[in-house]
Amino acid sequence: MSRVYNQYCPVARVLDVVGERWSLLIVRELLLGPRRFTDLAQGLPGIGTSVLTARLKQLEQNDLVVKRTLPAPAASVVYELTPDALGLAGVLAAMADWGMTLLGRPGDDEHVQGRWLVLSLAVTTKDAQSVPEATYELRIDDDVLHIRAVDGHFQPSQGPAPNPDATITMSAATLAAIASGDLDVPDPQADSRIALHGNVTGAQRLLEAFRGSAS
Amino acid sequence: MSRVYNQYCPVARVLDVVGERWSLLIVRELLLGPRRFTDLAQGLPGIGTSVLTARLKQLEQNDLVVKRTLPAPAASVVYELTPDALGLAGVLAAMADWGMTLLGRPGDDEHVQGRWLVLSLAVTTKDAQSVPEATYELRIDDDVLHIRAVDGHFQPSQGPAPNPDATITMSAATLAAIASGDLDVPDPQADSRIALHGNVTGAQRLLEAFRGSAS
DNA sequence: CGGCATCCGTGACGATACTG
DNA sequence: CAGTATCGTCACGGATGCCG
Repeated sequence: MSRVYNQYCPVARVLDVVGERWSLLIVRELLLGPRRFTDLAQGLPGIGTSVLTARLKQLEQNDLVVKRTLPAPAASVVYELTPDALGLAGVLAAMADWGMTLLGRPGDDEHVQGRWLVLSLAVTTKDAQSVPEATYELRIDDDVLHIRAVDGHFQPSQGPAPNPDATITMSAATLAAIASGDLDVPDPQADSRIALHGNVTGAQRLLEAFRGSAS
Repeated sequence: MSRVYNQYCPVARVLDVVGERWSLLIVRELLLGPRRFTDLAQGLPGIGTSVLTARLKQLEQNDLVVKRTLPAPAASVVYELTPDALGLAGVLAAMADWGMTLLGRPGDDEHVQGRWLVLSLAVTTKDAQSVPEATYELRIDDDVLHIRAVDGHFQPSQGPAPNPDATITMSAATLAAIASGDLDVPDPQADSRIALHGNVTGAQRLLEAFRGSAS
C-alpha cells in the first residue's frame, strides 16, 4: 500500500488518495469521459505502463475509478470516474485557475494537447455567459471534443458532439496562442489557422472568452 | 531540479511546483502565518529535515515562500508565503472541501492537530454568516490560534488574538468529534470538555457551524 | 494490439546522526 | 535552533516480454 501521511486532516486525506505522481493527471484525463488504458497512456506522456496500472488500481480501491467493459462489438475496457470522484472536479478547477497564471507559453520540448487546454479553459473561464448557449465541437490536432454552454458555464467532454451547433478546427499551438493572449481571435475568413463552421459568431464568442486566460 | 511533467497544461504546471510529497502540506502550515523551521517540522510529523529543507528551497525558487529574519530580539528566521502563493489558498480550500467527506474519525496511530482541523473547517464552512462577526481565540491542546468572522467568512490565523471577543478551550479530539458529527455542541456549563469565555453564544454558534462538516 | 507483470538503473524519500 | 551529511529503502521511468 502506498505511503500515507497519517494525519487527521482533510487536505492530507486527499493527498493520501491522489497525492502520488500522475494520480491527479489521470483524473484530469477521465474528467472528459471514459478512456481506455492505451488512450490514457498517450494522454500522459512519460508515465510508463506499470505506474499507470498501479495508479488505476489504487484509484479503483478508493472508489474513484471503475473499470467497465464495453458492450458487444467494442469488446474493450474503459476506465471512468465514479460519482465520488466528481468532487475532485472542484480541486482540478482550482488548480487550473491558479495554474493558468503559471502557464506562459509552451516550451520547446513540452507536450501540447488540445484536451488539456480545453478542459482548463472550460472550467476557469469567468464570463461564460457571454457565449451563446449551444454545443461547440472542437477539433484540435488529433483531439475531437465538444463543449456545451449552458447556464452560464461550460461542460466539456471528449469525442464528437451528436448535433454540434458549430465546429471549430485549429491546432493546439493556435489555441495556446489565444489562451496566452498572444493571438487575438482573428476574423476566421482571413486567417487560415482557424476554421469555423455552423454558428460562426457563437464560436467566435467562445474563443474570445478563452482569450488571454493564461496571462 | 525536480521532476517535471513537461506538459503545457495548467494542472500539470501546478503539480510541477507543488506536486511533490509534503509541498502542499507545507503551504497548509504557512497559510496560518509565518513559521520557523522547527515548528514546521513538528507540524509535519515524519517529514525528515532534509526533505523539509529541499522543499522550502524549491518553494523559495518558485517565489511561493520567502525566508525572513525577524527583527532584533527574536534573532530567528521564519518562512512565510508570498502573495503569489495566496492563489494556492483556493486549491487548498477545494481539497479541504472534498477531503472533509473522506475524513471519518481519527485512526489510532494518526496524528491530530487542532490547527489542521481549524484551517479546513474555516475555509469550508458554508454557513459562516450564522456566526456573529467577532474574533474567536481557540486553544486546542498546545495550539493557540484565532478566527476572525467577517463578511460571512472566516479568516483563520495562528497565535493568540490581540483582543479576542471569546475564547474556546478544548482538545483536538473533542473538535474532531464535533467535526465528524459524533458530538453535538453541548451546553458548555454541563460539559467539561469545552470551556468558553467572553461571548459565549457567539462561540457556540461557531462550534455549531463546524458540527458535522466531516460527515 | 490492449492490458499488465517483471526486471533494472536512478533518483526520491525516511530516519538518524552530526555540526555551527 | 537550523539545518547538513549519510545511508538504506522504496518509488519511478524505460524496456522487455507474456497473454488474451
